[in-house]
Amino acid sequence: MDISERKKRILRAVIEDYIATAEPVGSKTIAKHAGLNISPATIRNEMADLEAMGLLEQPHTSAGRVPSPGGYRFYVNELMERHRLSVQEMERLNAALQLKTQELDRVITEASRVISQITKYPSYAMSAGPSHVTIRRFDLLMVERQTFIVVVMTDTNLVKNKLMRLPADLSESQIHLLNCLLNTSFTGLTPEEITPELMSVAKQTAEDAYALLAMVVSFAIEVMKEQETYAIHMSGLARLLEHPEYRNLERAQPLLAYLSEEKMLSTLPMPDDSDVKIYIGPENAVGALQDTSVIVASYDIGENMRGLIGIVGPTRMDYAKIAARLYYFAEGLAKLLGPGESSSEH
Amino acid sequence: MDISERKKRILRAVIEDYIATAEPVGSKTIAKHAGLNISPATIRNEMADLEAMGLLEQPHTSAGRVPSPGGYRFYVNELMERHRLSVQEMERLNAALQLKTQELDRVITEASRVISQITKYPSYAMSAGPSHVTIRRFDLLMVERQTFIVVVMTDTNLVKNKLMRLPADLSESQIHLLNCLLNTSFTGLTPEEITPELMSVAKQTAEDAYALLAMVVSFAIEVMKEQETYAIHMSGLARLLEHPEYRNLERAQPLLAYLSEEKMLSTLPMPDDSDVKIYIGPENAVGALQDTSVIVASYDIGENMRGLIGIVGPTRMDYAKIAARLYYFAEGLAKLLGPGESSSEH
DNA sequence: TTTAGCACTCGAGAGGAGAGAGTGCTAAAC
DNA sequence: GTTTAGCACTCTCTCCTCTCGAGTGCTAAA
Repeated sequence: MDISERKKRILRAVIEDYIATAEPVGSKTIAKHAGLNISPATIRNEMADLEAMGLLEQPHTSAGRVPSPGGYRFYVNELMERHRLSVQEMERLNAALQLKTQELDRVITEASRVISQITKYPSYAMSAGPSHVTIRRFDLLMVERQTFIVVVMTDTNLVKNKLMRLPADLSESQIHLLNCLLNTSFTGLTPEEITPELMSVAKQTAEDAYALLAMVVSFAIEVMKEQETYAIHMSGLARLLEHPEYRNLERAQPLLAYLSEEKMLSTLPMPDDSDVKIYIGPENAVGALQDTSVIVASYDIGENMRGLIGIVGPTRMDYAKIAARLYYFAEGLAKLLGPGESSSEH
Repeated sequence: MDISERKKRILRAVIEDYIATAEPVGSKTIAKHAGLNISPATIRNEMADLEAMGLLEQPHTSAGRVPSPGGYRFYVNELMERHRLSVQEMERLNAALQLKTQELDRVITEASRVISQITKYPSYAMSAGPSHVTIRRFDLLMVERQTFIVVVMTDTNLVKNKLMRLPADLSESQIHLLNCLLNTSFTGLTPEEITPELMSVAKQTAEDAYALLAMVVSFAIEVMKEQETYAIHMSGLARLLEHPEYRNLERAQPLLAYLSEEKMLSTLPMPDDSDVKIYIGPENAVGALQDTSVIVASYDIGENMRGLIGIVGPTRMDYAKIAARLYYFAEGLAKLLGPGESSSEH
C-alpha cells in the first residue's frame, strides 16, 4: 500500500484519538496534535483521501472520521508501536499468576477471570487436547469385595480414576489377572483400535471378570475422548456493557447472547500457532462478531496440549496494550503449566 | 391477613395479568376478566384498598397498578395454584436429563444450561460438599523410578489422584512401607487433625520416603479442602435482557455485573432443606438482588452432599410455573446423582 | 500545495402540544 | 350500605419543531 508518511501520521492520530475517546475525530482535533504543523483544511483533504482508500469512515456527513476495520488492520500491521508493559502492569499480572492450584480446569477459569479484570473486556480461555491419546497404564485397586478403583494414565501423563461397583465377587487373583490383561492388550490403543474382535478375545481370557473389564475399557475410552475435546470458559461478560459502543441494547444483546451460549463458544477464533492473533471486525467468520475484535494468545501446555486465552471487545480497542498483556500472561501460563511440570489430573 | 374473597380475586387477576404483560394493570382490564361481574369503579375502590395494604403499587398517579413484593409474596403463599407440568414440558425436561456424563461438574454445568434454556432466565447451579471430609484410603502406584501416582479415596467415596515426580529413588519396599503408614496413620483425619507433631512422628518412620509422604499428605489435604468448598456455575446470563424490565441498561448493568462476578455468586440464596424456595425482591439479602426474585430448588446428591439449581429474574415472573419446573428437574437430578449411584470422581 | 473562509449538512437535545390511559371523587341507582 | 356512571384531573409517552454546534467540502487566495 503506497501511502505518504503524512497520511500515515494522520491516520495514526485519528485511530489513537478515537481509541481514547470513542468519539468521531474531526480535522481540528488532529491539527492540535503535537508534531503535525498543518492546518485543519489540509487534514480534511488527507482524511478524504484516507476515506476513499477505505481506511476511515464517516458515520454521517457532518461528523468526524472513525477508523474502518481496514484502518485498524493497517494500524495493527504497520503503525502500531509495540506496547511495553509498565512495572505496575507486570506486577499485577505476576500477582495474578500466583495461582494456588495447578488443576488445569481451575487455572483456566482463574486465568480467564483475571484477564477479564485487567483488560476490562470479557475474556475466554480454553485448553485444546491432542488429537490422539492412548492409555499407557491401568491400575485396579480393590476397595471392598465388590468395589474397585480403576486408575488409568494416558500417554499425555494425565491420570484419571473412577470408583466402580460390581454385582459379582472377584478374587484377588482375578483382579491381578485382569490388571495384566489390561496392561498388555489395551495400552497404546486409540478408541478406534479397541475393536469388538479385541473385546471378544479378551472375554475368553478374562472369564468372570469380563464385566469389570468392559466397565474399565469403556471408562478408558471416555477418558481418551474427553482428552480430545475442548474445555472452554468465559468470564466477565458484563464488562462489555462498560464500553460506550454497547450502551444501547440492540447492539449489546446479540453479542451477549452469542457469548453466553456455551455451544457457540467453540466457534471463537482458536489459532494453532504460538503468537498473539488479532481478528478485527469482519475478519471474524462468525456473524455475531462482525462488529467486534478478538485478541487471542496461544501457549504451550506441553505433552501435545495447547492453551488459549483471549478477549472480545469492540473494534475500538487499544490493540497494542491488550496484545502485550495477553502475550505476557500467556507466557506466564506456559511457564506454569508447560512441559517439565508434573501434570496433575483433576 | 383478613382480606375479602373478592379482594383476593382482584389481586390475583392483577398479578397474573401483570405477569403476562409486564404492563401496569388498570381497573377496566380487570373488569373484563371472566368471572368477575363488577364494574371498573368498584374495582378501583378495591384496588385502592389493596394499595393501602401494601399489596399493590402505582408507578405514578395515572397508571394502573403493579404488584408490590409483598403482593407477590401473598400471591405465592396463598393465591397461587400449583402449576402442573404439561406432557410436553415433562418430556422436554426428561430429555434434558439424559445427560451423557455422570461427572458431577459437568452435570451441574449442563443442568444449569438446560434450566436456563427452558425457563428463559439466567440460572445458577451448584454443589455443596459436606463440612467434614476425611481420607479413607491411600494407594501409591509406582510408574517409573521417580514417578508415582497417588490415589486417595475420601469417606464420601470420592476418588482423586495425582501424578508425582520425585528427585530421589525409592524402592518397592519403601513404597509399600509408605502405603501402610499412610493407611494406618493418616486415614480418618480432618485437615486440622494432621498436626506438625503427627508429621514429625511419621518422618521418623518414613525416613527417606518422607519427601513423598509430605507431598501425598499435602495433596490429601488439598482434596479434603476442595470437597468442602462450593462449585458453582451460572448460565444464560444474557437471557436477562430478553425481559422488558431489563431493557434499559441502567437497570440491567449492575445485575449483570453482579451475576457475572464469580466471587459474588456464593452470596446467592442457598437453602439447606429440600424444597423449592422463593425469594422475592427485598427478601434477598444482597443489594444487587433487591429488584429481582430468585427461585431455587435443592436436592440430595447423597453421601452428605447437596445440589442446588435456581434461576434469577425480575420480580415479575411466573412463580408457579418456574417453581414446578425446578422442582421436577431437581427431582430428576436427585435420581441421577443421588444416593445409590456409584459416585465417580472427575 | 497549502490555507482561510464560508455555506451547507446533519445529529443531538430542548421545549411544547396532544393523545391516551387510568385515576379519584361525587352523586345517583340498586 | 354497596355499587355504578360520569367527569375532571393527572401523568406519561410520542411526535414535532426548532435551535445549536460540530464538522465537512468547496472555492479562491496565498
